[in-house]
Amino acid sequence: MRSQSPPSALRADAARNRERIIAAAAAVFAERGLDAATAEIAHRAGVGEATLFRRFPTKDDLIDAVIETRMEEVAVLADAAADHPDPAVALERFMADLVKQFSRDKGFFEAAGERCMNDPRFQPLRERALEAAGRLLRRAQEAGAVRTDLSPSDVTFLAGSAMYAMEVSKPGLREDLWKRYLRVILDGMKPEGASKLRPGAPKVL
Amino acid sequence: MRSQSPPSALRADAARNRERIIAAAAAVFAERGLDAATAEIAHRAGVGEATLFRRFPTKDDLIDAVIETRMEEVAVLADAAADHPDPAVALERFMADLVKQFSRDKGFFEAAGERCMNDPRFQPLRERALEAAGRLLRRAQEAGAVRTDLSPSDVTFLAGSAMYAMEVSKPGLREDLWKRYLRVILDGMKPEGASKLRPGAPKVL
DNA sequence: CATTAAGCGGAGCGAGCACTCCGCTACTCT
DNA sequence: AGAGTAGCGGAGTGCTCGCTCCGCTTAATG
Repeated sequence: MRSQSPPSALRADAARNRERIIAAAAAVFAERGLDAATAEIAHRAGVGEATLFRRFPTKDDLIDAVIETRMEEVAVLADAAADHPDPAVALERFMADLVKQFSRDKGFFEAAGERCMNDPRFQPLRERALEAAGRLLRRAQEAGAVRTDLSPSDVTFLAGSAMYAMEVSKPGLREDLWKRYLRVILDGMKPEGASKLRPGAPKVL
Repeated sequence: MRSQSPPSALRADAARNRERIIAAAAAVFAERGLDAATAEIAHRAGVGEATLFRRFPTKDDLIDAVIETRMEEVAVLADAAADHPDPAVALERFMADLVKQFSRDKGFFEAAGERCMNDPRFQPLRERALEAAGRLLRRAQEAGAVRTDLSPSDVTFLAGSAMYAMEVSKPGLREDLWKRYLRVILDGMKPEGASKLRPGAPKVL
């Protein structure tokens, strides 16, 4: 899967630890944000701090590695959603999956701007994600389900917008609030009128 | 304006410095986020660090003071927008002003969740802002310009959503990107169909 | 103008963090 | 199985940042 035998092959335990570190980092960054201490990540991964820094010389490198895996998921979600025969539903499912998957990830939210959007290191990932999203969008537009003045970037931005309410409201309270706002946004993406909204508005600002 | 003579009257220079500190903090938090060093704020305010901490015993207290002034602005914007005779335009103007005013404020964005939404200290401010937004919303709904299944909280959440793209994209690049997404969101808030979108999509993810 | 205390600034302190050093462990290869 | 090295953990290091201490300055008052 991920192995490259001849050049720089990691020892088996080292490779295992590397994956554990990434998984732990993803979890910790998601719930605590990017300021989370490397010590906590190492502890949660069950390794020493030195091991973490041997594999990722800098905290930044670790963050990059986590972001990379998360950005790959975007393209995967898009491709998965493309299976649906109805173009409108496919695009909707993609955006819903995106929001569901990332709306509780504080770290990804914090990294979105400076890193995901601008760092040239992620250019290929960006392109792959945008292409996949673009295919969904074009199909929906050709079916007349989505206004034609939207671009692939708009799809990801709008999905990000729908996440806003989740990032900002207390965890555990109204865990599906994003559905409400994604609904409004999807309505705004239609060429014509708006659709029904589920009742039950939140009580916070 | 702000003075309370008998109890705890600050000396004139101290009061002046207090305002300077808040202004500097607002600026620094806005561009650097809440992690900005207190030393930079003190320096930009032209005072020593001790002065800053004499007035605000904790960095948290300083943040609270800044947030408070920012939250008051929300209600002010809502009341100002209410002057417009057309209910739909009034609500639109409020949301546009809100996004314009806060979309480049990193600090407010970071504070939005934990502090603005949940801290009981801000309950009165929240209520005042929500009431003002609610008046605009109800008027627009009674005029048939906005779907009736939206609440005052939705208005602020949706305005926040429109800010997302700005917080996430590089400053200086497409400074009016928020207009694009606010347009989509406003269309989604209408009872019926969608309206025209200005051409020119961004090129980032 | 003299008195007085509120106010001031910057050096210093302690906590917490990213990152390193080094003696020990255990996987790999033959 | 034994040699040899990649890998390991946790104590240590230096730096940053929030916050304080204390001798000097200056606004307020009669």
